[in-house]
Amino acid sequence: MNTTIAEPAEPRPRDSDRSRQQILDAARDEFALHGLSGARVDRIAASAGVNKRLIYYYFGSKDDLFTAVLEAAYADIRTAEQELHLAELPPPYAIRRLVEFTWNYYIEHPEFLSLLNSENLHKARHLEESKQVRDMNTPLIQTLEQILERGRQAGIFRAAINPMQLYISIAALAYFYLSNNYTLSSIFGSNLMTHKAHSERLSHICDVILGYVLSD
Amino acid sequence: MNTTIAEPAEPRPRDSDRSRQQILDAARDEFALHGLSGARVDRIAASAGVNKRLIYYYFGSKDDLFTAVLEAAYADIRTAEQELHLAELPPPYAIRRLVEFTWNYYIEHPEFLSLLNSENLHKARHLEESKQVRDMNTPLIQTLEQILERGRQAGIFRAAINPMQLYISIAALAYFYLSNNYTLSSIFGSNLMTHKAHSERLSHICDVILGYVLSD
Amino acid sequence: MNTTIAEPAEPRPRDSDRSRQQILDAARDEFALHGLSGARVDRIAASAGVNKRLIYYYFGSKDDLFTAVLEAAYADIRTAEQELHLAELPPPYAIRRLVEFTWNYYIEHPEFLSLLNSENLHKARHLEESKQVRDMNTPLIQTLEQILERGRQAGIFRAAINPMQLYISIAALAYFYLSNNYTLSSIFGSNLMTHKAHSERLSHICDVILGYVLSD
Amino acid sequence: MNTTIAEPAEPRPRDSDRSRQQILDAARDEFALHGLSGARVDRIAASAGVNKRLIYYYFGSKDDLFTAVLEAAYADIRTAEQELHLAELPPPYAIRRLVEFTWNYYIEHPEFLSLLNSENLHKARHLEESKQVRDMNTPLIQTLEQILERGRQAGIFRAAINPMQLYISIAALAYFYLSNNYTLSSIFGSNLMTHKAHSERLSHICDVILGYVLSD
DNA sequence: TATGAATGAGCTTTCATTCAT
DNA sequence: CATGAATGAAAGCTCATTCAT
Repeated sequence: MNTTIAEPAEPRPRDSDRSRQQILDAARDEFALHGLSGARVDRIAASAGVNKRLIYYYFGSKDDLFTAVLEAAYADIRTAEQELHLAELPPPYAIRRLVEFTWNYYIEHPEFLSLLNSENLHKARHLEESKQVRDMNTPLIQTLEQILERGRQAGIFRAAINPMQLYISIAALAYFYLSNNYTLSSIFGSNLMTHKAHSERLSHICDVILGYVLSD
Repeated sequence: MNTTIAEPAEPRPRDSDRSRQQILDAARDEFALHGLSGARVDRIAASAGVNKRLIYYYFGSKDDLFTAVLEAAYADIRTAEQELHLAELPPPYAIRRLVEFTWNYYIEHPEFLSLLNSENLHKARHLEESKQVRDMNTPLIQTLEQILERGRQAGIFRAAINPMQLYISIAALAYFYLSNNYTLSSIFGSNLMTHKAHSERLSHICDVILGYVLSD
Repeated sequence: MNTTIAEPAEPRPRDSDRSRQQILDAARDEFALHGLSGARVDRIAASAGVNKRLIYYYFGSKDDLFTAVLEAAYADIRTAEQELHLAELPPPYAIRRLVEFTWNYYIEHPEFLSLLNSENLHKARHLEESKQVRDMNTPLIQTLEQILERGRQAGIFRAAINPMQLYISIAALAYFYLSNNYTLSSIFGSNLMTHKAHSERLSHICDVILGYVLSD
Repeated sequence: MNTTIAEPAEPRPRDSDRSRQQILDAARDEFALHGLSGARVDRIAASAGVNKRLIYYYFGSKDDLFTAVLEAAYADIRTAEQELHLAELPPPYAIRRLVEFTWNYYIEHPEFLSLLNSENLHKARHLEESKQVRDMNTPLIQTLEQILERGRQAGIFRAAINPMQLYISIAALAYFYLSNNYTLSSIFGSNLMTHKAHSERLSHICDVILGYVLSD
């Protein structure tokens, strides 16, 4: 899980901002580790180093805190995605880069996967009430659509690929392996989290996605 | 969620068996709906129509009950898989049949997906202690390996496909879409659970998997 | 704790008697180990090797079972005391023998001390309702009274010794040391339950009691 | 049982201290009355006039609360003992004073006896984990040793008296009579708790102890 | 005589949340 | 902006006891 690094631009942020951020960081880790119901406000307060009451002062309730954590998590990945500048790459490279980015981001941010699982258990109840997140997500699909169109026109991509389906598949192939690695490891009796296993999986995913996207 | 059907052979099963099964069914639904931490033993007892004490009499603890539910869930899907008789089909049909079965099973058993998510949140703690489940899972990979080998020898399948990776990918493409449908629907602003969306997704998955498996 | 030995006179006691006795033995140990409130009917049934329901069949309730255990315990010690034949001994030997018997009986029957403690915690509620026990206890004081009188007439015993006070003191000096040995050992930082410590304590008790009883 | 008296110096102590003390007082009485297993946290909360949750907030668990009660009880009696200034008295007076103090303290603090019984039932489990209590108890034995030595040098005390044995005996003669008074009363058919019975017992104890300690 | 199934009541403990300052 | 004290509600779990056979 990433730990927040003090931004260099603003040398000493106001204490209130620091407390707020520490709560958010602690909450993200706690929610990721135990789920929404399993998370304990006490533990969040303790590991954030603040009084429990302060959590309510800033965030109102456990559920609202979860919403805030979720919004921050989405903001992070969407920001990172936009910095890929996929639109400027040749289509096959763009696809491969998106695959690799997705894989690596999920590996580096296991808490993101866990938070999404929790949110789905709760039927996206928190997301539904947050407009902030809704607006963040469209640009990616548009970018992907343009890439697919360019690839098709160049005669190297298969026709009629649905960008949303492709995006979901790219995410799925990485997400499921990583999110379900405990049960899969247990069932198949092999550790899926070694470096070697990771690199094999990434190869496989690239093969699958590019095998689908590229025309014969 | 499936509800247990009274076996026709034995018209009135011994009460203890019925109580046990009613608890298991109610627990499965409760755990699927609320996760392990969010599940309430009181609610399980109420919806099973038994005294709460009986749950502890039969299963010992909430965690042990979860383990029992998980074991039953795995037994169900593995049994269903074996009834596909994949080994007797021509390789491409076998793959397609496995894809379709997986997709349909997940659709008909959303509780299975949810239970697995919960178990992964808890790092497969319950599965690790259950040998029963471990032994169930190897045959499938062996069957898949034989299918891939036959396809390769017939010159229609790509060489060097790892059966475990393939199985995980087949599961992933279905699982992620269905398990994360709430957040995905929310983000993309479109309902992923309509009949039409389902049939489009299944088509897409078949395209992806067969596009990968078939040699050019 | 003593375990019941099958009486040789009656080679095969009826099963019902055996079950009854096994429950009593198990209950005695359980009550001694955990007190009345801490004792578990389940554990008694398990260690008696009988169905829990049988305990209620024979004894009616946990409290009635405790009463039965208590009655048996008193019957045992009173029987043993009467076999000392103190009345036939020279007074000083009689006193010493009673002291030694008391000490040894308490050492061999720690459960007796524990049961008495429990009964006192409950203000002798069970004893009060059992006439059986009341009648058992008078003969001892009468015997003691005669011994003291004989000793006084022989000019070797102090005058005006109250037999009940003496009996209580003999019991006290042994009982307290053994019953409270855990706290005493903890407080004084020395193990009071070694053979050496036991023999020192017995010497001390004899010195105290005989120092009191004997005239200067 | 003693009830805590509000200190006059600090007219309104901080609420937290008062709540803590009220819980301790209520717990002491409840544990003394019902033992550890028989004690009910609900009753403690009710009679302390605080919310049940607060007990766990301050003491963590029922067992830890029992430990705290025990520590306070030992602290009380050891403090009282030290205020006797036995070392400054002529040896025979010192012994008599210790006997009388012990007797009176046990009479005024029946809960102390009951708590010790409970702790012994649990094999001094709580005491073992509390170093606080361990350190309190040595000074008394040392004081007693000096008194015995002074008496011996003055030619009025018996030689070679073990101070720990003597202390245990003094305690035993009082403790057993009072702690077991219910069963003794029931068995002997006479009320041991009247004023007259008390004063007779104290006389007897003094006779026994001084009869032992004084040289002929 | 014996038992497996079942339970109502109540246990200790936990939790998110609020009060008072 | 911050906090120690306090709580109502409910959680998981336990217990002596009874039911049905």
